[in-house]
Amino acid sequence: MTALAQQTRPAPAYSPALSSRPPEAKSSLASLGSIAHFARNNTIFSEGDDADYSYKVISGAVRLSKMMSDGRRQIAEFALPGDFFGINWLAEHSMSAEALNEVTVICYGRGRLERLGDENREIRAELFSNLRHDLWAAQNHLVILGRQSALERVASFLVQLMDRSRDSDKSALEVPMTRQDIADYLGLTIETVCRMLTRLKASGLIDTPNRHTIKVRNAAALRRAAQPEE
Amino acid sequence: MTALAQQTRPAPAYSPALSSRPPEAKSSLASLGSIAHFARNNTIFSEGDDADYSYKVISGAVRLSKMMSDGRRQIAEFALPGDFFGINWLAEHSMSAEALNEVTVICYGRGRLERLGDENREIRAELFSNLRHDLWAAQNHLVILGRQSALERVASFLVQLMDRSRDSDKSALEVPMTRQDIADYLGLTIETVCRMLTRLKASGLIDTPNRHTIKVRNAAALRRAAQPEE
DNA sequence: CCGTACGTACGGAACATTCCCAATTTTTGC
DNA sequence: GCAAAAATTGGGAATGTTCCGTACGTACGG
Repeated sequence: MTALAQQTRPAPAYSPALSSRPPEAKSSLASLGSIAHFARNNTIFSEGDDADYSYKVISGAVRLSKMMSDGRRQIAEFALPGDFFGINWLAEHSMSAEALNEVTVICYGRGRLERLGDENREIRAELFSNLRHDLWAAQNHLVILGRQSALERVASFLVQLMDRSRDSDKSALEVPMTRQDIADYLGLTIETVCRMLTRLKASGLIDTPNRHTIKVRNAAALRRAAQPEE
Repeated sequence: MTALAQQTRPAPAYSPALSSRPPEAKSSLASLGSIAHFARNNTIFSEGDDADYSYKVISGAVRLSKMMSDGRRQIAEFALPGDFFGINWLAEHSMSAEALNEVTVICYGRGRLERLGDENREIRAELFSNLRHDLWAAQNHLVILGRQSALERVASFLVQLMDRSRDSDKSALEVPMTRQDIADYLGLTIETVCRMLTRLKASGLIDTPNRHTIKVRNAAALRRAAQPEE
């Protein structure tokens, strides 16, 4: 039993609140959607829901996960500001999306996006590129889950956060997810995640001033811990 | 050290041998490529190679894998007859592709496919759909690697083979890959794979008449072993 | 302001699964 | 038929899990 069942599923807080559209539709996805907000632990969509909307994160963070029938959970990805999610259109969403904290997203109607993709070469390329990126990320994730040790996994996770961070100071990582989320992302238990963080701290590679901040003290050594040279 | 370094890398046996093109180009990928053959353990392309071609398997099977610098290997997918591979175009291939046995493929030049995809809505949809399928498969794979036990993984693998089999008799599975390949696909060691197969055999769920054939005796129970009901 | 409750993080000890390191058997290729 | 490769089996070791208790911080109610 791995995941805590976060059954905080309030009345669907899903209120697209149509934004005013600018006069000229630019050939980028930036200005085509409507804004929505979600509170911490709210569900944006669930596995199996009709995939009527796709999303882009403006602020906050989202976890994308699959649940086994006995409650075991695997998180496939964390969507951070700037990331798209929910675009792998089969008829239904293949994963659940939940807000890790206060989240602001842009929602894009599916039919609309598909139509635009058909007409506009640039948007089409953008959609294709997003899908490709997700596949690329998933394949790297497979190596982590299949062939890395617990310490390597945690180090890899931190390196990923570091490389994705938009903050100018890449050494002070904001970690919006809980330890349980990290464990479910890395295929470990929460205890092991904590122990590996402790070990990295003891080795002087990181510091954990508080639960949602990790300070990287030695980025090079952290990368080495994630990907042994030979 | 998980993977055996299969350094059987002969002179690039890559000889596209242009096939005669039919007079009318049909709006499907079927007839747009050229035929190529590869012998067992030959490399079709390597991680980092320029992604000049994409492929479709006609006969035989191909493993798509990523290698860590210390030799650990993770197989992301096995391409069976009918499957495409090598279409996730970044500038370079993100994985290696090797023939598991005698393989016949159709190769598609990249530039050509891109051009066709731009012009032809149907081909574009086909490409998109393939990419989406790969992502879907990778996400399911994540759950197996992250959250399933060794027994569940092996059972899941067999169920996948069963569901993908084109043979009318889905109970006699052809298993073109070695035990090491299976281990590297499932994130296990070869020994563990053997033991789980032995256990499944002892439980009467399967039979292993020979190395490359597995007979499914109780498909329902096998599915249950792969995905516990509750 | 205090006490309580809850979510979360951390540490230790016992346990289990899976890995590692052989040795043995079976199959394959020449 | 023989050598080489692949698969299987066994036992000890280790990594990671499970179960336990504890500590910390925040939110809530009085």
